[in-house]
Amino acid sequence: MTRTPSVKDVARLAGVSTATVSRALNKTDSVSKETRDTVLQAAHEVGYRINHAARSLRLQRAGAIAVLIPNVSNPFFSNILAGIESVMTGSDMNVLILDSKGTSSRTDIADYLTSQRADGIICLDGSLRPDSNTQNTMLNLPLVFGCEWPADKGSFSSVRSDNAKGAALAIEHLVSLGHKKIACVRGPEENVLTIERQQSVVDALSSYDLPVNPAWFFDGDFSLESGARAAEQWLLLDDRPTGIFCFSDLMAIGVMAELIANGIQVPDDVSVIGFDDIDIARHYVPALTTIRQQTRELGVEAANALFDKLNNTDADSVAEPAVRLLDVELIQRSSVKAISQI
Amino acid sequence: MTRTPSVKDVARLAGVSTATVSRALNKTDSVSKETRDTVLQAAHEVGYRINHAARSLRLQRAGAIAVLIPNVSNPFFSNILAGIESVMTGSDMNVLILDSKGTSSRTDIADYLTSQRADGIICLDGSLRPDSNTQNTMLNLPLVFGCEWPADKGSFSSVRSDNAKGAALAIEHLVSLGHKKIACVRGPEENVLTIERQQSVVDALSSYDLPVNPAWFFDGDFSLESGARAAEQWLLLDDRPTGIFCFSDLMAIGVMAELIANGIQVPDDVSVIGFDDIDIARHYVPALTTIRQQTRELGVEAANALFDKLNNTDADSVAEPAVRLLDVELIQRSSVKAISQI
DNA sequence: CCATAAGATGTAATCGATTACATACCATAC
DNA sequence: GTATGGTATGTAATCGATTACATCTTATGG
Repeated sequence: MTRTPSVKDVARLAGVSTATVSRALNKTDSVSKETRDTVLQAAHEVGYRINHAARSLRLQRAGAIAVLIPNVSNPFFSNILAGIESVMTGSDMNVLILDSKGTSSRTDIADYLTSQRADGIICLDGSLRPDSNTQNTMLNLPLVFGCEWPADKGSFSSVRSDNAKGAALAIEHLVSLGHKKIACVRGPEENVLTIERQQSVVDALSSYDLPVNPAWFFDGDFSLESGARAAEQWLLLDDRPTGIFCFSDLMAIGVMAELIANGIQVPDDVSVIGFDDIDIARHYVPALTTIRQQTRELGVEAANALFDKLNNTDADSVAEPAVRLLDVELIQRSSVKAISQI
Repeated sequence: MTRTPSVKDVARLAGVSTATVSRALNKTDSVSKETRDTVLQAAHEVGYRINHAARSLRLQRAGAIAVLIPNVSNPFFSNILAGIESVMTGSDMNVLILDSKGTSSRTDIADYLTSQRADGIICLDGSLRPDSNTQNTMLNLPLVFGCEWPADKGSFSSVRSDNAKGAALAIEHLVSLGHKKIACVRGPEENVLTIERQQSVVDALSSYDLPVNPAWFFDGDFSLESGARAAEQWLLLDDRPTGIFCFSDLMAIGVMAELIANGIQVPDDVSVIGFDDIDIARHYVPALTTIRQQTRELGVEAANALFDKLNNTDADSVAEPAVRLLDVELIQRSSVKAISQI
């Protein structure tokens, strides 16, 4: 089996120099139409494929972006990923998926990224901030946060849903239907989505002069299982909230499943509202009322934002980190019901 | 901002040649312990990071594997992906995700892969076979199929679930509970999983002398929506099967949702059984009886198989394509019920 | 004390594509 | 006819890591 043909082979066949081959293939410089055709023909004949290692080395760019993702197997993130992919397909950029929660430590990730393997980063994990070791690393590469973002430090470009609005919509919906005792199933305590949504919940409840009862805030981790555990806690309460707002659809489904298994009717006995609008939400019984996020668009917008950064050279590398807020909307289905006016 | 330090910088600081630096860092060749320590120290001081483009160029290997995946946002595939990732993390191999159903044609994918960007391929899309244009391409690179595989041509290494056993288990389960009229919701007609499972269903039904009624085989595409559409067709039947075996959990859930919405009780009026055992299966109401696949292991095994191929040099490149079958098991929950003996 | 081997390290070529600079050619203007 | 400029193309350096080969040092046996 022969070696993969290189520009040299093409040059030989076309009877030109390698410089001309490169120019003809890259369409940038001046090459006569005749020569270009000859070169293209020759390239086709020998089955030329560019060697990206050589190109990257010479051009000092990796030709790839890295996506730091907390969990590939979570459909929520993989939808964002699909959005990113769709933007990158057709460009000559690779997409490298890195599991930010994997065994490798943050330092490993930093090492990895500085090895000229990526020209930019999309980070879907807000808990990964450019601190101590990783600071320069992350900052040396164009960086866009998607979905989550580092809450406590610095400012970075990010693309995110309007979480505050989403939480407010959920509470308003419950309140408008007469609910006065409202519980929450949150995400992890330090998670930025948890923080933002919870704040919005508290604000909304207060604005309606409704109680903010700490016992009605259940901890979760966005997963089905944690929803089920939250439901168990709800079952133990003497004074049970009539509405439960879950910070993810999966938790909402976990809640409903556990409640139904314990003979509680949704929405007759308790109303449940979710966040995300994943596919299954409308196919659950009862169909889940929820706050829709534009998941795929999160990926698309993040990828576009990173592209912009990559194409704009130096002047603005110090410039404004832009935050792009994507709208959310209330999707009314069957898991929420008005409180009967007794 | 200065350039990323290279071996030269390390060599200068350590007072040795670049050759020695390379040897010290790669631990392969003989370097005195003293020198090695000096080099490592120097590398640390200047913040040396290897340049992978240069290394790939010199070593003639990309340092990456490509995963061809039909749909990143499908949790089934992303679980496999997570398995692959877990194997690759810690190795110095990148994982490139390519959407085989994206806008790019097969030829584009072939072009992509021949550009020295990947040293091997894991293909999760059985419909992508090494034909005409892509044949040499795919064959020139070590290739392992995961989950799906090309049904009609040649033979390749693959890792897959025991689909025949799974389908047989499902039918046996329904039959053992007295079901005699059994329907199927299939995947796409040409899909290899559809073909294998359907064959097994037909065999099982025949072995029990049960009818194989073409009108009871509904077409689907493994999605929630297609399950709902299949349920609509079931509703139109005069002679309704009492058991429905769906080739994916998502379709099973789509079926149940649509049936329940039309006042049909599951499992009282009809039993439903799925395939995959995705997370939500046990949290649906009723909890879904299903055939469990070891999704994550599919990824792990495929990655290991590819690794083996990459590490074994030439002799066996012509050698035996191995098929690894992963076991499946019946998970009994609440969506299946015995036929009452009237 | 010398020959030889083993071990440590340096020199320089190499991988393939790109591009600054040099060169060659041709046309136009004087 | 010659100077000038533009266009097309070639030559060779470059990116950074690796490694065959050369060189040098040291130790050991005779």
